[in-house]
Amino acid sequence: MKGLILHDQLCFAVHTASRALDALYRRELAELGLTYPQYLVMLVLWERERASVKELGAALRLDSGTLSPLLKRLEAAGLVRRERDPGDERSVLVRPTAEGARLRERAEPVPLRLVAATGLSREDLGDLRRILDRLTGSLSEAVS
Amino acid sequence: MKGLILHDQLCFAVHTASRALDALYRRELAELGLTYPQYLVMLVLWERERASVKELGAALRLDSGTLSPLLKRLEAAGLVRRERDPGDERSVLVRPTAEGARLRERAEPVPLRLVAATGLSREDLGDLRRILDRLTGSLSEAVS
DNA sequence: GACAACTCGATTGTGCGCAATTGAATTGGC
DNA sequence: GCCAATTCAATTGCGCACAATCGAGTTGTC
Repeated sequence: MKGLILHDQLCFAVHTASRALDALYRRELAELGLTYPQYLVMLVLWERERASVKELGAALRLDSGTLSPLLKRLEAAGLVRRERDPGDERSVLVRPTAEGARLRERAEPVPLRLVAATGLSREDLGDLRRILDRLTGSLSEAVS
Repeated sequence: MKGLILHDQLCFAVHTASRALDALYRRELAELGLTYPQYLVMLVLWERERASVKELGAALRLDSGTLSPLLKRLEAAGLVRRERDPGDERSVLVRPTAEGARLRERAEPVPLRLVAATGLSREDLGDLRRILDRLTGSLSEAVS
């Protein structure tokens, strides 16, 4: 009789926290015209200047079924350009446009506002990150 | 230059952990014919025997746009029955069918297998739950 | 009793997430 | 050089999540 109580389950706590985070990001990112996953893609591109779809998928742990339409929306919004890799025609390279690069400045303050909204201390945030990273590692192993 | 590095961001760790958990639940629940959100609904019904759509939404923090089609799929699978509340015709009551109730036994061992797969100690699991609950609380407050 | 405000659920539209399949391009073995 | 296996992106189909809207039903006020 122990296992099946909703609020005892860790999974529910993680799931709910994740959706609550998404909701707050959605609000913060709305004025930038980005959804949260689109913001994650832009984060990678701001770091690297260019990345293939496969590299984006590896960084974000997303597959092409999610990334392809998402990247098309970013391209339609004028934030990103997609082109075949001349060296390997199977590969598609994604780069930020000038407008996409400019967006970075406006995105800069977002994480600070989010951290403030968590209401957690620096120690708790560190603990959380550390435990979550181990959790994700163990789970990925368990799935495969 | 500090805020915008992907792997420094807590949100990404939460998001990724949540999806990794989902993936493992998906595997465990596949033989029961349930998705993870459907499993959450059944958890509530196994606890309460009946609940209105509004009560389910409050328990799981989901709105009717998510619950309505989900409940219809559960009804189509023969696990749940939906009927108007005779006392208040606006309300819809959801109950498990006999088959839905029987499913509980097969769902019982799932959480134990999941906890094992996390690879975390009892202490870490407790810390994680405690911090996540505070996080979700602060975030819900911040959104409203 | 009539009317306005509210509650509740369903519906619609958009986007994310994943499994499975397809097809083009590349690589490796022979 | 040829063929099989592999890699990579795109597509399709399904389900979840949420915002916005709608309509039926209920409640409160006068």
